[in-house]
Amino acid sequence: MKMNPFREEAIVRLAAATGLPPEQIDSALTYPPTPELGDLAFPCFAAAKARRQAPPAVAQELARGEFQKPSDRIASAAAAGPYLNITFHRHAFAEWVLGEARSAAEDLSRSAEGGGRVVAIDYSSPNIAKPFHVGHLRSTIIGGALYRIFEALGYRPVGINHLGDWGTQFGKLIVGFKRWGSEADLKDILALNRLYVKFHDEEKKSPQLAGEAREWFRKQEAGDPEAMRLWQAIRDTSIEYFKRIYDRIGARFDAYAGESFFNDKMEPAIHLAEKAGLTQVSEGALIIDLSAHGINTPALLRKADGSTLYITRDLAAAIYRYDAYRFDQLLYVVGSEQSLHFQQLFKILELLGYPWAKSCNHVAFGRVLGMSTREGNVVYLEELLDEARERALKNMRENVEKRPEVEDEAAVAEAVGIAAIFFSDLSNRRIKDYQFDWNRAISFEGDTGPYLLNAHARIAGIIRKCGIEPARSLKDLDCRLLPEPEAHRLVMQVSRFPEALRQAAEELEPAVVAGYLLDLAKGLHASYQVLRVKGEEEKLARTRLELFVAVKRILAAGLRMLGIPALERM
RNA sequence: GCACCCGUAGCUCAAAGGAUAGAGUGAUGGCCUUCGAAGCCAUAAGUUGCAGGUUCGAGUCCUGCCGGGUGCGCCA
Repeated sequence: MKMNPFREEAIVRLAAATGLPPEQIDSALTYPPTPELGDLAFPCFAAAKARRQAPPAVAQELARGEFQKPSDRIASAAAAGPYLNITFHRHAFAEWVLGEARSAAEDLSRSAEGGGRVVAIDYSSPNIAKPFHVGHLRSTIIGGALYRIFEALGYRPVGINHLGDWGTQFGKLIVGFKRWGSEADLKDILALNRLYVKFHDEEKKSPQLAGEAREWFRKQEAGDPEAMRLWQAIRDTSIEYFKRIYDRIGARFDAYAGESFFNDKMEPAIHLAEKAGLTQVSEGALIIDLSAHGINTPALLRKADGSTLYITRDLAAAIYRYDAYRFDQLLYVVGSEQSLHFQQLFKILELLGYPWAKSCNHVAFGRVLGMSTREGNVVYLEELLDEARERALKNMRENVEKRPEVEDEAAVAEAVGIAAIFFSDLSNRRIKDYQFDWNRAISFEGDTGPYLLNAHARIAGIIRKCGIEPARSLKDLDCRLLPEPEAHRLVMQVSRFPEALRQAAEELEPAVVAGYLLDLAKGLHASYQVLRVKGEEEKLARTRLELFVAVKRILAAGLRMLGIPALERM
């Protein structure tokens, strides 16, 4: 969708009249609290300061001067205290919006503003051999949403799944396998999980197990054949399991470069740090002291036993990623509890002299609280999705007389369940701890994913049943037939889609898109009793239908970005 | 103890430093012979944790408290 020419004209005229730079006016423009006041609002405080006048006087002057000139786009402007409220010729505006929505049917949101710049996004990145639970889901869906938002804005995103497939946890699993496991367990993700849990239980009683695990990981890093064989088997089993989950929730990645991929790249990275004079040996370990930079915890590059750590691999990975992708931004979608780790990492990159260090960003998100079964265990993702699907199915069957149109009941239930889970997560600003509640996460009423699906399916129903063919071209429409406040509200909301995407990308916050879609769906739900299509005069019916079609396209595009497929019937 | 994050309606959350702080949920009361009621409309609910400060203007920025979360050398 192109830049709004109505807004553009307002900016040009305000710039001419006030002498302020257009960019400043663009960023100052807001919206009036109610649509009756107008379609754009210009707060006159900055202009007043520049001219040493009172803001209301400036607003008056603009309304009586510059905005008296006739225009095809701007109908009027009125001073309201320190604000200048600008009202469009609404039929012309509607015509422009519907035309945009129509001509850009393949992808409404497609924009050139990203200019093909690369945004590398590290997300999901589960730890192999640990169960995939709801905490991993947050990274997966936030990262996936950012990926698609950047893509829509014309950036070139690269999705990287930095699998946790190297580290001491393999030592733990190998010890568990050696002591309590069988060969068959290597092929069974649940059995591997049990071994991992058992190791931790036993470790409390027998602390020497931790040392054994470290020793196995040391052997693994040294290339010990037995350790490598077991590592390979466990890794294969885990990846197969992850792919099944990703398939179910529609997660995709461009690269699966796990931590093990950087085995041969860690020593060069360590050498760089040594050459730069950053490192020192402390208690037998190789560290970087960052206390001069306000970080009181030193970063450990190498343990006393010679094996490497998480940050060593992340350091090598960042350097590799810049070489491979020449990214404009590198994003890490990882829980906020790791913020110290990323502070250290980014500071080290900066100290190594990489100018792109400042382009690295930790997209932190809060913890998932209250997430456990009756037995007090964490809930695995698959259980969660199954439960959501079952609740959706139950709901559908209870109201079967109201939903006679659903053909594939099971598929719809799955989609509704996923919409509920995804949206309840994505609708919160990511930094907040996420208070998980079964009833809320799987709720289908109010501000939920299914509410959005319902708006989409409702429009699909109108299109199917209204009895008229959609307009072939804009000539079949007459936007003067859309005088209702409900219609204007929808037109305004549709026009603001690109704005929502831009803000979401800027703040790295998919919740902005989620909130936007809720507004749009509310506007739709509040309008369709008033804006009837069926049985109306043909031109009126076509014009209203066209508006609904535009809303439907935006809902589908926005939902898709959040990882939620839209439904025609539900 | 130090560092980072969070305190907004009973609950879960919104609000680029800008107009009368808004939604959902729960509560109460209405709306299905008319394109789908997973919907709509209405009512009730607030000292934005506390105290200062900056600003024409602060829920938003700064300082100090209070409360909660997370992290703090050989896990990831």
